[in-house]
Order: sequence, then structure tokens, then C-alpha cells
Amino acid sequence: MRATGVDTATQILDVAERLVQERGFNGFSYADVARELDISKAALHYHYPGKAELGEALIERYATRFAGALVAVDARESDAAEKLQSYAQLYAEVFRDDRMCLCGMLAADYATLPEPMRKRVVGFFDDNEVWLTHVLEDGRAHRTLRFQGSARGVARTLVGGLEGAMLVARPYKDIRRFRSAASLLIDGLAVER
Amino acid sequence: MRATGVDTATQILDVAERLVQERGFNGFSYADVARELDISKAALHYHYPGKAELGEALIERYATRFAGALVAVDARESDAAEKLQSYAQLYAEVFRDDRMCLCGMLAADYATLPEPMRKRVVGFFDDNEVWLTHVLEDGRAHRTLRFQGSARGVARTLVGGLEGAMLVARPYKDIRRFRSAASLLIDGLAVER
DNA sequence: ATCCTTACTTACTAGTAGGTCAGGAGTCAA
DNA sequence: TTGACTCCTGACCTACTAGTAAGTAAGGAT
Repeated sequence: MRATGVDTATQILDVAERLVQERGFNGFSYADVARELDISKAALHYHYPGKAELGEALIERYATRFAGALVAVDARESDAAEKLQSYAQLYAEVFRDDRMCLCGMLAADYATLPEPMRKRVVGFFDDNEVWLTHVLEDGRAHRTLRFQGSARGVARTLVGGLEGAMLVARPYKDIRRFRSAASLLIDGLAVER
Repeated sequence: MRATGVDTATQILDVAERLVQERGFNGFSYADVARELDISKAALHYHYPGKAELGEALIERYATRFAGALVAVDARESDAAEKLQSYAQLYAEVFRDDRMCLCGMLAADYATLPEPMRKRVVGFFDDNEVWLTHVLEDGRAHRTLRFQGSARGVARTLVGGLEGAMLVARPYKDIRRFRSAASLLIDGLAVER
């Protein structure tokens, strides 16, 4: 038996999540996960009948965790500009260990994904967009943020901009590349004081 | 024999390029390419000894074509702001047919790529960065562009921003999503008149 | 006429992919 | 102490992966 007290289903999710974020959904196998946890492939199939179901569980947990982090940001920060900084910080934390955002990675693999996974990936981006749109509208109303066009358009640009910053910074293994891009994206929205 | 007059090596590149842009480097096989061209897998190995070499040839051609397009932009446009618009237009053209930028896709697959391919992917981004940096510095000198910080930092943000805009817009199959993000990214740099 | 190259083919390899199935060990309640 | 339930293993399957070996038809050069 493996040392930890964490249940197998969770350990599978942990390993698979890291593999997807590093290598993509088509870049890992059930055998990879089983080997790392020193269990049989059949044990994986017991907990997650197929790769598609494992993928769904992966996105669901990731999205739930992310949504929780956004609620925490709302509770901690009141200023919209600060919220955007915290949002970028969430991405920066994901960037560690050569990881890409799970759903950014799955967006690249989108064409090969089963339909239920696709729905959840899009749902993740939609959720991000909605949260950012609220923050942006709030910031504009309170004059702490300034931007042209719709809040929704800026929200989409931010999601894409941060995902792309991770994507391109990863080959360079340089978090400063990511931070620098994130700052330029976000600082440009703040009302200078 | 297949109808076209184009040589087999080029046809292989064409099909493989599309498959990588749609599905990623781990999302297609030699068998997929062979089936589409109605030739044997062994014929692929004749022209490109292994997937790694095929991948290298893919990036090399793509990067050369892209570099050529940038030279053409330099020749056609003199205004830096116009050059940026043309640059974004290059990306918009790639976006058609559910395609992602070849090197953006390969950046996602980066962890699983053989070393020679990695070098070339990074080289592509470096080239983009250099070209954009020149355009941005030129635009700032001629007061047609305005931005804070280093031209290099803005160039990196643009590359990442456009790659990410493609990545996230693709699941929605909506080029307007891409165009809107590209506009926000670039129009913010233009000196208002 | 022969040799060599180009551009393939068919038939094959070892290894890996995702997935199935019968069964067994441990736990718990009746 | 039996039966049900949970969690797992070993053995297996079929399809597919990249890659190789050997052979061949067509065409040019000597």
C-alpha cells in the first residue's frame, strides 16, 4: 500500500492533472499514471471507467478549485485593480513546475477531446469571463479601472492574454516572462494615481 | 498515383501541418497522414525518417513562410501601427479551418517534443519577438505608437496575447473572438489621432 | 545492356494504447 | 460466518504506434 493517507481516486487525479498540464491530454497514458502510483491500470479503470471520464473529473475539480479561489479573491480584495492582480497571481501559481493551465492545455487538445470534456473546458473559460467582466464593470464604475469598449471584450482579451503568456513563457522556463506580460496586460487598465 | 502535380514530400508536409495545427503533435499518426494521401506509411519514412524529422521540417517551412510574410509586411507598410495590424491579420488567416498557430500548438506539446524541435519552436518565437520589437521601437520613435516599458516586453506580450487569443477562441469557432482580442491588444498601442 | 537511383510497395516487428474480466483480500453488518 | 461491498490484481484483448526489411517498377546514366 502506498504510504499516504489520501484516497486512491484523489491520488489518480493529482498525478493525471500534473501529466495533462505538463504533456497534454494525448501526451500521457493510463499506464503512466498507474506506474507512478504503483497500482495496476485496472485500478484506474475501477475509479474512472475511461480516459474521458477521468478527463471530466479533472476539469470539474480544477474548475471548482479555481472558482473557489475567485470567491476568496472577492472576499479578500475590494478594489477591482487589486482583484485583477490577484487573478494574475492565480495563473502565476499554476505556472510553477512547468505547468500550463489545465484548461489552456485542453484548449490546445480541443479537437481530439470527447464532447463532455469540451463542454467543461468551454464552461471554465465562460466562468472566468463572467467573473472578470463583473470585476471590470465594477472597476469602471468606481473609477479605479479605465478601458475602452465592452468589459466582456476586455475580459476575453485578458483570459486569452494570460493563457497565451503561459503557453509561450513555458518553453523558456521563465516565470518573469509570464509576470512581465501579465503586468503589461493588467497595469494598462488601472487608473494612474 | 495521386492527381496533383505537387511532389509527395510537400503533400506530406501539407497534411501533417494541418493535422498538427488542428490536433497537436501527439494527436496525429503516420497512419493518419498516409491514409489521407493514399500512400503507405513506409513512404512517409522514406521522405522523413521519423516523426521528429517530419516535425522539424514542418517548423522549418512554417517559420520560413512566416518570416517571408513579415518581410512582405515591411515592404508593403511603412507605418508601424499598420504593420501591427498586418501582423495580427497574419494570425487571423491561420485561425481559419479551426487551425491554431503551428508553433503555438507545439508550445503546448513542448514537454513531449524532441530537442531539435524544441529549439526550432523557441526560434520561431524569438524571431517574432525581434521583428515586433523593431516595429515597436520604430513606432515609438515616429510617435505613431505609444507604450510604457521596453519594446521587447510589449513584443512578448503581443506574441503571447495573440497566441492565447487563438487558443481560447478556437473552441468557440468564432473568429470575431480572436479579432476583438487582437484589436484590443493592438489598438491600445496606437497614438490616438 | 547494365547499373544505379528514386520513389515507392507489402509484410513485418516490438511496444504501447485504452479497455475488459474473473477473481481475491479486507471490512463490516446481520 | 455468511454475504455484500469496496478496492484492487493479474491476465488478457484488440487496435494502433513508430519504425524496419526486403523487394520492385520506372527512368536516367554509362
